[in-house]
Amino acid sequence: MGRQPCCDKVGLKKGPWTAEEDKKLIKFILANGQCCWRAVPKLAGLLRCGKSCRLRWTNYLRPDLKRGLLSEYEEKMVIDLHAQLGNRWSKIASHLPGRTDNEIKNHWNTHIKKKLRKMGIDPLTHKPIANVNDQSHQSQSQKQEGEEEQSCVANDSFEIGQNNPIQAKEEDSKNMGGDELDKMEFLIDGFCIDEVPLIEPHEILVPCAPSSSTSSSSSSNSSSIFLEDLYLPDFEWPDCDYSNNNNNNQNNDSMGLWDDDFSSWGQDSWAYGLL
DNA sequence: AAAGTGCACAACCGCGAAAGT
DNA sequence: AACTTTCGCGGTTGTGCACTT
Repeated sequence: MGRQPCCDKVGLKKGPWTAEEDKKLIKFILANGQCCWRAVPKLAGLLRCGKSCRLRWTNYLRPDLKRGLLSEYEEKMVIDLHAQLGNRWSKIASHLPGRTDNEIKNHWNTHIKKKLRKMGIDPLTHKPIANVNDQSHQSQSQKQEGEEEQSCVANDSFEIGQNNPIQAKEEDSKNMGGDELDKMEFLIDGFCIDEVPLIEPHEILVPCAPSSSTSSSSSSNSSSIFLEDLYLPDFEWPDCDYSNNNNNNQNNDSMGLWDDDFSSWGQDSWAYGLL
């Protein structure tokens, strides 16, 4: 039966989180771990719904998050994984330690999609868009400016002869034989599937206390600063299931980022200065 | 310098799955 | 087995910032 919308209650706050709220949430999770999200806001003294708390934590406050742009390698990996998994962002994210599904989804929608289109590749099917036969349809769908991102892609995938893009993806990933992959490798020049070996999360090392920024310039620096400053050895994460991303093993380092009293927090990434 | 436009990202919404009773 | 509750996911929207005119 219906689930009641969690934020229906009058008086629950929506919109951007304040420093104070972040602080409360962090404090609470530090003390209690991630338990019942529904109870979190109440116990933490927040006027938010549990869902909102969970989202804020997983997408922004988690200590093991990398911030900043995806590196080229990560981007390739996303493309590769997307070809195999479709829009299963959480699955994709589980292969990229420190990245959230939301972040990857956003990056996909804003950067990668365009990139692939430019290369003549349908970002949904990872197959070439430029079939002569589709062109009329393509231009037709492109007329619908706002819907271009969705409808164009969807149409294209239909044109290619698959009944349903979603199912098609499933099928693709199941049935993708050598031929199919070969084609894709050929087409996705520079984003060749085999070029990016699938690695298990535990095989990936997250730089926890980098001496210098390893990823691309700009804002990613803040993540380095963030991690560096937060590195604290031997912190034991309170009894909680933090394994959303199956990172249990290598998370040891990330967990070490924490400190009971946040005394080392307050760098750029923690925009508000939580001290 | 101001207005307009586009982009990037954080946050919300609704749905389905899983777990609990 | 049926129903309820909670969680997690994917799609979408809103907002602030950067860039362009």
